[in-house]
Amino acid sequence: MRVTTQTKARTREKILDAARQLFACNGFDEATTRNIADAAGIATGTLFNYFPTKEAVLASLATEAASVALDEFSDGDPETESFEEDLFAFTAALLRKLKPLRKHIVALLETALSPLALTAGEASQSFRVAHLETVGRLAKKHRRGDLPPVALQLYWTLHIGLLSFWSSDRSPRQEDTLALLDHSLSMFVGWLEPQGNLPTTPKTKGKV
Amino acid sequence: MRVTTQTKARTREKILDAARQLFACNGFDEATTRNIADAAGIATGTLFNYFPTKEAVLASLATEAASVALDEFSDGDPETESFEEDLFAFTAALLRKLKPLRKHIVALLETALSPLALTAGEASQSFRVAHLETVGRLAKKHRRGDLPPVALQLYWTLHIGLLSFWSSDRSPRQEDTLALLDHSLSMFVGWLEPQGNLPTTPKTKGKV
DNA sequence: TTTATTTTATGAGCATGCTCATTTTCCGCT
DNA sequence: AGCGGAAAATGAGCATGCTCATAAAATAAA
Repeated sequence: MRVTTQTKARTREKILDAARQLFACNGFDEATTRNIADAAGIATGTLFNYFPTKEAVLASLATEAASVALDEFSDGDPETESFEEDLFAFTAALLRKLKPLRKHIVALLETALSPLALTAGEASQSFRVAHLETVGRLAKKHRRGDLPPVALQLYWTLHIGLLSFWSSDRSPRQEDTLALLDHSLSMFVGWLEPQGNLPTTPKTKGKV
Repeated sequence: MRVTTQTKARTREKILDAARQLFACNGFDEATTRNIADAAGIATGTLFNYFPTKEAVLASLATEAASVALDEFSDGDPETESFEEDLFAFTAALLRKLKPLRKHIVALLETALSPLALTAGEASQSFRVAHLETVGRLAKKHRRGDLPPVALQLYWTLHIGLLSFWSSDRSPRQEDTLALLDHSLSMFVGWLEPQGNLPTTPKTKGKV
């Protein structure tokens, strides 16, 4: 039974390896499930014993990379930067790890990354949950208390928008994406700030 | 030749009518292109002489509804509400018109509504462009000058996030969506405000 | 009216994601 | 070793979005 478990894990890895290579080389749509199965040395049907869908394979690759980024980031210096800077560093680290999948990330937007993700599988769920947990942790670290659900919702929307933009960013070193990230975060954090100070929306601000 | 043109327009309408009905009744994924073609009284291949893809049919329905909302809104009272309230009213009007397609909107997220929309077709392009044009017009009306591209980018991201949330909102009258819209807009407009007043980000604000 | 040309409709067929009945492999037990 | 049952692998086959060579229809030219 232990042998079986090990074998299963190895097969899973073989699939992921094959997929990684074919996605990188041919693109997500072009890499067929038959191709992947062939490259992994298994039958087409077997692939679907390991992953419910082709997208789930990609989602697993993404989640894997994301969790690496997350682990690395958790080991960072504790009390040094501002909330905004921490979020920036966290996101930048994530993008670095996701880079090989950059062009294919859009394929995950609809099903896996959708705000509510009703139809999302395990992999995508963990992707979002783990990410938002870290954001929540950073918020606490910087004395923001618990972020309300709507804040997480807005954060996630901005995050998805960033990934989507990044996915087809043609600027030299995707510097446009970093600029967008900067603006996203300043907007988000700037919106969080007044929440504690002002009772409602600052509509009475006037223009002077 | 005029007869031909009219006939083509009528066929197009027949397809859209059939699709509208089948999408509403069966859902987007469940309504096959063969079903739609049958219901429209044409062959399967003919459908693809009118629309490049099944998603494009949905995109046309959405664009149609959106442009109705847009036209209606353009006839509204000119100098009455704040920028934020105008945006709220505009979006609310859009949602009202899109309501029959609510549950299927997510199918457009990846291809049609993606921030850069490289692979998007004509219909989706116009969807985004027309919407952002109106936002720009409202900005001018409220003396915000020309919104920079990054502002439009952020607005669009928030808009997409809203639509995505709305698409699977189960609250009574989708009131959660309206709450989210409220927060989205206050965040966005609040971010626009200081742009003109403060040179950089208001990091020195302190918590007192 | 008859012929030629362009435009439109057609549906068989392809590619591919995914399913499922069947076969094969694996492991504990006698 | 040999058996029995469970777990896994298999690949033919299905559903469906979409293509494309061919047929039909419409329009122009004669």
